[in-house]
Amino acid sequence: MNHQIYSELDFTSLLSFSLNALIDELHGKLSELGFGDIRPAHGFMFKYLASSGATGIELAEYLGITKQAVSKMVDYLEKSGYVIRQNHPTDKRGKIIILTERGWLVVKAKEKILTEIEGRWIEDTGIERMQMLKEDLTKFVYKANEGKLSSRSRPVW
Amino acid sequence: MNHQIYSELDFTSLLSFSLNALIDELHGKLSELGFGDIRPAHGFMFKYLASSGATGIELAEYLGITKQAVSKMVDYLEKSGYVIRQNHPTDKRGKIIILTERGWLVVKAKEKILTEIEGRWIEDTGIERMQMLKEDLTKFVYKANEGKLSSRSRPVW
DNA sequence: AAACATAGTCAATCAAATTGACTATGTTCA
DNA sequence: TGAACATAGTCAATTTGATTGACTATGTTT
Repeated sequence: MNHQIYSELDFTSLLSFSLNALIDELHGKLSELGFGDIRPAHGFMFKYLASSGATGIELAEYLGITKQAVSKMVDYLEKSGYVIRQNHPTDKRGKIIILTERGWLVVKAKEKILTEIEGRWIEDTGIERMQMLKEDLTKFVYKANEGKLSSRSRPVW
Repeated sequence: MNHQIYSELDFTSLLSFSLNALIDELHGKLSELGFGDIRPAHGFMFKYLASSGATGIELAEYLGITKQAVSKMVDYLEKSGYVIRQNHPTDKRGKIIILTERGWLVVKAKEKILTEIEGRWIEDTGIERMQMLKEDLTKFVYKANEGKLSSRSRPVW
Protein backbone atom coordinates (compact mmCIF):
# COMPACT_ATOMS: atom_id res chain seq x y z
CA MET A 1 0.00 0.00 0.00
CA ASN A 2 1.25 3.40 -0.88
CA HIS A 3 1.75 4.90 2.56
CA GLN A 4 3.16 8.15 1.26
CA ILE A 5 -0.22 9.13 -0.11
CA TYR A 6 -1.67 9.16 3.36
CA SER A 7 1.10 10.88 5.27
CA GLU A 8 0.80 14.20 3.48
CA LEU A 9 -2.90 14.71 3.03
CA ASP A 10 -4.14 18.26 3.35
CA PHE A 11 -7.20 19.04 5.35
CA THR A 12 -9.62 19.19 2.42
CA SER A 13 -8.46 15.82 1.16
CA LEU A 14 -8.82 14.35 4.63
CA LEU A 15 -12.41 15.48 4.92
CA SER A 16 -13.20 14.38 1.40
CA PHE A 17 -11.61 10.95 1.71
CA SER A 18 -13.15 10.33 5.13
CA LEU A 19 -16.58 11.19 3.86
CA ASN A 20 -16.09 9.08 0.74
CA ALA A 21 -14.91 6.11 2.74
CA LEU A 22 -17.96 6.40 4.97
CA ILE A 23 -20.40 6.71 2.09
CA ASP A 24 -18.79 3.90 0.10
CA GLU A 25 -18.99 1.51 3.00
CA LEU A 26 -22.56 2.54 3.78
CA HIS A 27 -23.80 2.04 0.24
CA GLY A 28 -21.82 -1.13 -0.24
CA LYS A 29 -23.55 -2.65 2.77
CA LEU A 30 -26.95 -1.30 1.77
CA SER A 31 -26.47 -3.02 -1.59
CA GLU A 32 -25.69 -6.30 0.14
CA LEU A 33 -28.94 -5.94 2.06
CA GLY A 34 -30.88 -5.57 -1.19
CA PHE A 35 -31.09 -1.79 -1.27
CA GLY A 36 -28.86 -1.36 -4.29
CA ASP A 37 -31.21 1.16 -5.86
CA ILE A 38 -30.60 3.66 -3.07
CA ARG A 39 -27.93 6.11 -4.16
CA PRO A 40 -25.77 8.48 -2.13
CA ALA A 41 -27.88 11.44 -3.25
CA HIS A 42 -30.86 9.98 -1.37
CA GLY A 43 -29.15 9.86 2.01
CA PHE A 44 -30.23 13.18 3.45
CA MET A 45 -33.72 12.78 2.04
CA PHE A 46 -34.22 9.59 4.06
CA LYS A 47 -32.75 11.25 7.10
CA TYR A 48 -35.21 14.11 6.93
CA LEU A 49 -38.24 11.96 6.15
CA ALA A 50 -37.46 9.73 9.12
CA SER A 51 -38.17 12.49 11.62
CA SER A 52 -41.70 13.00 10.25
CA GLY A 53 -43.08 13.39 6.74
CA ALA A 54 -42.34 16.48 4.69
CA THR A 55 -43.63 18.52 1.79
CA GLY A 56 -41.54 18.87 -1.32
CA ILE A 57 -40.62 22.42 -0.51
CA GLU A 58 -39.50 21.56 3.00
CA LEU A 59 -37.27 18.89 1.54
CA ALA A 60 -35.90 21.29 -1.06
CA GLU A 61 -34.99 23.79 1.64
CA TYR A 62 -33.43 21.17 3.85
CA LEU A 63 -31.42 19.61 1.05
CA GLY A 64 -30.49 22.92 -0.54
CA ILE A 65 -31.75 21.89 -3.99
CA THR A 66 -34.71 23.02 -6.09
CA LYS A 67 -38.23 21.69 -5.65
CA GLN A 68 -38.00 20.28 -9.19
CA ALA A 69 -34.99 18.21 -8.23
CA VAL A 70 -36.83 16.97 -5.15
CA SER A 71 -39.83 16.08 -7.28
CA LYS A 72 -37.67 13.89 -9.51
CA MET A 73 -36.01 12.18 -6.59
CA VAL A 74 -39.42 11.46 -5.09
CA ASP A 75 -40.61 10.07 -8.45
CA TYR A 76 -37.70 7.66 -8.38
CA LEU A 77 -38.07 6.64 -4.75
CA GLU A 78 -41.82 6.27 -5.10
CA LYS A 79 -41.42 4.02 -8.15
CA SER A 80 -38.88 1.97 -6.17
CA GLY A 81 -41.31 1.64 -3.27
CA TYR A 82 -39.49 3.63 -0.59
CA VAL A 83 -41.82 6.61 -0.21
CA ILE A 84 -45.34 7.61 -1.14
CA ARG A 85 -46.96 10.95 -1.85
CA GLN A 86 -50.12 11.68 0.10
CA ASN A 87 -52.45 14.60 -0.29
CA HIS A 88 -51.85 17.30 2.24
CA PRO A 89 -54.62 17.19 4.86
CA THR A 90 -55.48 20.91 4.67
CA ASP A 91 -53.72 22.39 1.62
CA LYS A 92 -55.08 20.96 -1.62
CA ARG A 93 -52.05 22.17 -3.56
CA GLY A 94 -49.65 20.26 -1.36
CA LYS A 95 -48.46 16.69 -0.99
CA ILE A 96 -46.75 15.06 1.93
CA ILE A 97 -44.01 12.60 1.27
CA ILE A 98 -43.73 9.80 3.80
CA LEU A 99 -41.69 6.65 4.11
CA THR A 100 -43.22 3.28 3.25
CA GLU A 101 -42.42 0.21 5.33
CA ARG A 102 -39.61 -0.55 2.93
CA GLY A 103 -38.42 3.03 3.37
CA TRP A 104 -38.25 2.52 7.11
CA LEU A 105 -36.19 -0.62 6.62
CA VAL A 106 -33.62 1.47 4.78
CA VAL A 107 -33.53 4.08 7.53
CA LYS A 108 -33.01 1.43 10.15
CA ALA A 109 -30.35 -0.39 8.14
CA LYS A 110 -28.57 2.89 7.53
CA GLU A 111 -28.55 3.78 11.21
CA LYS A 112 -27.24 0.38 12.14
CA ILE A 113 -24.41 0.54 9.62
CA LEU A 114 -23.42 4.09 10.56
CA THR A 115 -23.44 3.17 14.23
CA GLU A 116 -21.14 0.26 13.47
CA ILE A 117 -18.74 2.45 11.52
CA GLU A 118 -18.71 5.12 14.18
CA GLY A 119 -18.16 2.41 16.79
CA ARG A 120 -15.12 1.22 14.91
CA TRP A 121 -13.79 4.78 14.76
CA ILE A 122 -14.27 5.08 18.50
CA GLU A 123 -12.35 1.86 19.06
CA ASP A 124 -9.52 3.21 16.96
CA THR A 125 -9.21 6.62 18.49
CA GLY A 126 -10.97 6.53 21.85
CA ILE A 127 -14.25 8.03 22.94
CA GLU A 128 -12.74 11.28 24.19
CA ARG A 129 -11.00 12.10 20.95
CA MET A 130 -14.04 11.14 18.95
CA GLN A 131 -16.05 13.51 21.11
CA MET A 132 -13.53 16.29 20.52
CA LEU A 133 -13.51 15.63 16.81
CA LYS A 134 -17.28 15.98 16.71
CA GLU A 135 -17.21 19.13 18.80
CA ASP A 136 -14.63 20.70 16.56
CA LEU A 137 -16.46 19.85 13.37
CA THR A 138 -19.70 21.13 14.88
CA LYS A 139 -17.98 24.39 15.74
CA PHE A 140 -16.66 24.78 12.21
CA VAL A 141 -19.99 24.08 10.61
CA TYR A 142 -21.71 26.46 12.96
CA LYS A 143 -19.22 29.25 12.36
CA ALA A 144 -19.22 28.76 8.62
CA ASN A 145 -22.95 29.34 8.49
CA GLU A 146 -23.25 32.35 10.80
CA GLY A 147 -22.99 35.04 8.14
CA LYS A 148 -25.26 33.54 5.51
CA LEU A 149 -27.97 31.53 7.16
CA SER A 150 -29.50 30.33 3.93
CA SER A 151 -28.93 27.49 1.43
CA ARG A 152 -27.38 24.27 2.66
CA SER A 153 -25.42 23.67 -0.54
CA ARG A 154 -26.11 20.17 -1.78
CA PRO A 155 -25.09 17.93 1.10
CA VAL A 156 -25.01 14.63 -0.72
CA TRP A 157 -24.38 11.20 0.68
CA MET B 1 -30.35 31.00 13.30
CA ASN B 2 -31.68 27.56 13.93
CA HIS B 3 -29.33 26.32 16.59
CA GLN B 4 -31.08 23.00 17.04
CA ILE B 5 -29.94 21.87 13.62
CA TYR B 6 -26.34 22.05 14.72
CA SER B 7 -26.56 20.52 18.16
CA GLU B 8 -27.62 17.07 17.00
CA LEU B 9 -25.64 16.45 13.86
CA ASP B 10 -24.55 12.90 13.26
CA PHE B 11 -21.05 12.15 12.16
CA THR B 12 -21.80 11.81 8.45
CA SER B 13 -23.59 15.14 8.41
CA LEU B 14 -20.70 16.78 10.24
CA LEU B 15 -18.20 15.60 7.68
CA SER B 16 -20.46 16.52 4.79
CA PHE B 17 -21.29 19.99 6.09
CA SER B 18 -17.68 20.74 7.02
CA LEU B 19 -16.48 19.76 3.59
CA ASN B 20 -19.25 21.74 1.90
CA ALA B 21 -18.50 24.82 3.94
CA LEU B 22 -14.84 24.57 3.01
CA ILE B 23 -15.53 24.07 -0.69
CA ASP B 24 -18.13 26.82 -0.82
CA GLU B 25 -15.77 29.31 0.71
CA LEU B 26 -12.90 28.24 -1.50
CA HIS B 27 -14.87 28.55 -4.71
CA GLY B 28 -16.54 31.76 -3.64
CA LYS B 29 -13.13 33.33 -3.15
CA LEU B 30 -11.74 31.85 -6.37
CA SER B 31 -14.68 33.46 -8.18
CA GLU B 32 -13.88 36.82 -6.63
CA LEU B 33 -10.34 36.45 -7.93
CA GLY B 34 -11.62 35.90 -11.45
CA PHE B 35 -11.49 32.11 -11.50
CA GLY B 36 -15.24 31.64 -11.66
CA ASP B 37 -14.93 28.99 -14.35
CA ILE B 38 -13.10 26.62 -12.01
CA ARG B 39 -15.60 24.21 -10.52
CA PRO B 40 -15.38 21.97 -7.46
CA ALA B 41 -14.87 18.92 -9.66
CA HIS B 42 -11.56 20.37 -10.86
CA GLY B 43 -10.00 20.67 -7.42
CA PHE B 44 -8.16 17.38 -7.22
CA MET B 45 -7.06 17.62 -10.82
CA PHE B 46 -5.21 20.87 -10.10
CA LYS B 47 -3.77 19.38 -6.97
CA TYR B 48 -2.31 16.44 -8.87
CA LEU B 49 -1.04 18.49 -11.80
CA ALA B 50 0.75 20.85 -9.42
CA SER B 51 3.18 18.16 -8.27
CA SER B 52 4.33 17.50 -11.87
CA GLY B 53 2.47 16.93 -15.11
CA ALA B 54 0.45 13.80 -15.70
CA THR B 55 -0.95 11.62 -18.45
CA GLY B 56 -4.70 11.22 -18.77
CA ILE B 57 -4.62 7.72 -17.40
CA GLU B 58 -2.60 8.72 -14.35
CA LEU B 59 -5.17 11.40 -13.65
CA ALA B 60 -8.02 8.95 -14.12
CA GLU B 61 -6.47 6.58 -11.62
CA TYR B 62 -5.74 9.31 -9.12
CA LEU B 63 -9.22 10.82 -9.38
CA GLY B 64 -11.02 7.49 -9.50
CA ILE B 65 -12.89 8.35 -12.70
CA THR B 66 -12.66 7.06 -16.27
CA LYS B 67 -10.12 8.32 -18.78
CA GLN B 68 -13.00 9.62 -20.90
CA ALA B 69 -14.19 11.80 -18.04
CA VAL B 70 -10.66 13.10 -17.57
CA SER B 71 -10.43 13.82 -21.29
CA LYS B 72 -13.54 15.99 -21.12
CA MET B 73 -12.35 17.86 -18.06
CA VAL B 74 -9.05 18.52 -19.80
CA ASP B 75 -10.92 19.76 -22.89
CA TYR B 76 -12.72 22.27 -20.70
CA LEU B 77 -9.68 23.39 -18.74
CA GLU B 78 -7.60 23.64 -21.90
CA LYS B 79 -10.24 25.80 -23.59
CA SER B 80 -10.31 27.99 -20.47
CA GLY B 81 -6.55 28.35 -20.55
CA TYR B 82 -5.59 26.51 -17.36
CA VAL B 83 -3.81 23.49 -18.81
CA ILE B 84 -2.30 22.34 -22.08
CA ARG B 85 -1.77 18.95 -23.65
CA GLN B 86 1.74 18.23 -24.84
CA ASN B 87 2.93 15.23 -26.78
CA HIS B 88 4.54 12.64 -24.61
CA PRO B 89 8.32 12.78 -25.11
CA THR B 90 8.75 9.06 -25.74
CA ASP B 91 5.32 7.50 -26.24
CA LYS B 92 3.65 8.79 -29.38
CA ARG B 93 0.24 7.59 -28.21
CA GLY B 94 0.40 9.62 -25.04
CA LYS B 95 -0.13 13.23 -24.02
CA ILE B 96 1.08 14.99 -20.92
CA ILE B 97 -1.20 17.50 -19.31
CA ILE B 98 0.57 20.39 -17.62
CA LEU B 99 -0.53 23.63 -15.98
CA THR B 100 -0.26 26.90 -17.85
CA GLU B 101 0.82 30.08 -16.06
CA ARG B 102 -2.83 30.81 -15.43
CA GLY B 103 -3.21 27.29 -14.07
CA TRP B 104 -0.39 27.95 -11.62
CA LEU B 105 -2.14 31.12 -10.47
CA VAL B 106 -5.16 29.03 -9.53
CA VAL B 107 -3.05 26.53 -7.62
CA LYS B 108 -1.38 29.30 -5.67
CA ALA B 109 -4.64 31.12 -4.97
CA LYS B 110 -6.18 27.87 -3.82
CA GLU B 111 -3.33 27.13 -1.45
CA LYS B 112 -3.49 30.60 0.02
CA ILE B 113 -7.23 30.42 0.61
CA LEU B 114 -7.08 26.95 2.14
CA THR B 115 -4.23 28.00 4.41
CA GLU B 116 -6.33 30.96 5.56
CA ILE B 117 -9.32 28.75 6.28
CA GLU B 118 -7.23 26.20 8.12
CA GLY B 119 -5.60 29.03 10.07
CA ARG B 120 -9.01 30.22 11.19
CA TRP B 121 -9.88 26.69 12.30
CA ILE B 122 -6.67 26.54 14.30
CA GLU B 123 -7.52 29.85 15.98
CA ASP B 124 -10.91 28.48 16.92
CA THR B 125 -9.86 25.13 18.28
CA GLY B 126 -6.14 25.31 19.02
CA ILE B 127 -3.20 23.81 17.24
CA GLU B 128 -3.13 20.64 19.34
CA ARG B 129 -6.73 19.73 18.68
CA MET B 130 -6.36 20.54 15.02
CA GLN B 131 -3.38 18.21 14.94
CA MET B 132 -5.37 15.47 16.64
CA LEU B 133 -8.26 15.96 14.28
CA LYS B 134 -5.97 15.52 11.32
CA GLU B 135 -4.32 12.47 12.83
CA ASP B 136 -7.66 10.87 13.49
CA LEU B 137 -9.00 11.53 10.03
CA THR B 138 -5.76 10.24 8.53
CA LYS B 139 -6.12 7.07 10.55
CA PHE B 140 -9.70 6.56 9.38
CA VAL B 141 -8.84 7.10 5.75
CA TYR B 142 -5.88 4.80 6.02
CA LYS B 143 -7.85 2.01 7.69
CA ALA B 144 -10.77 2.35 5.32
CA ASN B 145 -8.51 1.68 2.35
CA GLU B 146 -6.45 -1.18 3.70
CA GLY B 147 -8.61 -3.98 2.36
CA LYS B 148 -9.26 -2.66 -1.12
CA LEU B 149 -6.33 -0.59 -2.27
CA SER B 150 -7.92 0.39 -5.53
CA SER B 151 -10.31 3.07 -6.78
CA ARG B 152 -10.33 6.41 -5.02
CA SER B 153 -14.08 6.91 -5.47
CA ARG B 154 -14.70 10.33 -6.93
CA PRO B 155 -13.13 12.71 -4.45
CA VAL B 156 -14.68 15.92 -5.67
CA TRP B 157 -14.10 19.40 -4.46
C1' DA C 1 4.90 -10.43 -38.58
C1' DA C 2 0.82 -11.45 -35.87
C1' DA C 3 -1.49 -10.94 -31.65
C1' DC C 4 -2.28 -8.46 -27.92
C1' DA C 5 -2.09 -4.22 -24.83
C1' DT C 6 -2.29 0.69 -23.98
C1' DA C 7 -3.33 5.96 -24.60
C1' DG C 8 -6.49 8.70 -26.09
C1' DT C 9 -10.82 10.32 -28.54
C1' DC C 10 -15.70 10.15 -30.27
C1' DA C 11 -20.47 9.22 -29.49
C1' DA C 12 -24.40 7.99 -26.88
C1' DT C 13 -26.33 7.71 -22.46
C1' DC C 14 -27.15 8.38 -17.42
C1' DA C 15 -27.56 10.92 -12.98
C1' DA C 16 -28.36 14.84 -10.48
C1' DA C 17 -29.05 19.09 -10.76
C1' DT C 18 -30.61 23.60 -13.01
C1' DT C 19 -33.86 27.37 -15.30
C1' DG C 20 -38.22 28.55 -17.19
C1' DA C 21 -43.07 27.90 -18.07
C1' DC C 22 -47.28 26.28 -16.47
C1' DT C 23 -51.65 24.66 -13.49
C1' DA C 24 -54.14 24.68 -9.48
C1' DT C 25 -54.99 26.28 -5.12
C1' DG C 26 -54.51 29.63 -1.33
C1' DT C 27 -54.14 34.50 0.67
C1' DT C 28 -54.56 39.48 0.80
C1' DC C 29 -56.69 43.73 0.50
C1' DA C 30 -59.00 47.77 -2.03
C1' DT D 1 -66.04 39.84 -2.83
C1' DG D 2 -63.39 39.61 -6.50
C1' DA D 3 -58.85 40.92 -8.54
C1' DA D 4 -54.04 40.54 -7.72
C1' DC D 5 -50.55 38.22 -5.92
C1' DA D 6 -48.19 34.09 -3.66
C1' DT D 7 -47.31 29.22 -3.11
C1' DA D 8 -47.02 23.89 -4.10
C1' DG D 9 -46.12 21.06 -7.40
C1' DT D 10 -45.25 19.29 -12.23
C1' DC D 11 -43.54 19.28 -17.12
C1' DA D 12 -39.94 20.21 -20.40
C1' DA D 13 -35.45 21.50 -21.86
C1' DT D 14 -30.77 22.08 -20.58
C1' DT D 15 -26.24 21.67 -17.94
C1' DT D 16 -22.58 19.21 -15.52
C1' DG D 17 -19.99 15.38 -14.43
C1' DA D 18 -19.82 11.01 -14.99
C1' DT D 19 -20.54 6.36 -17.47
C1' DT D 20 -20.17 2.38 -21.26
C1' DG D 21 -18.95 1.04 -25.83
C1' DA D 22 -16.59 1.51 -30.17
C1' DC D 23 -12.70 3.12 -32.50
C1' DT D 24 -7.66 4.76 -34.07
C1' DA D 25 -2.98 4.86 -33.47
C1' DT D 26 0.97 3.38 -31.34
C1' DG D 27 3.64 0.16 -28.44
C1' DT D 28 5.04 -4.66 -26.72
C1' DT D 29 5.38 -9.64 -26.86
C1' DT D 30 6.02 -14.01 -28.78
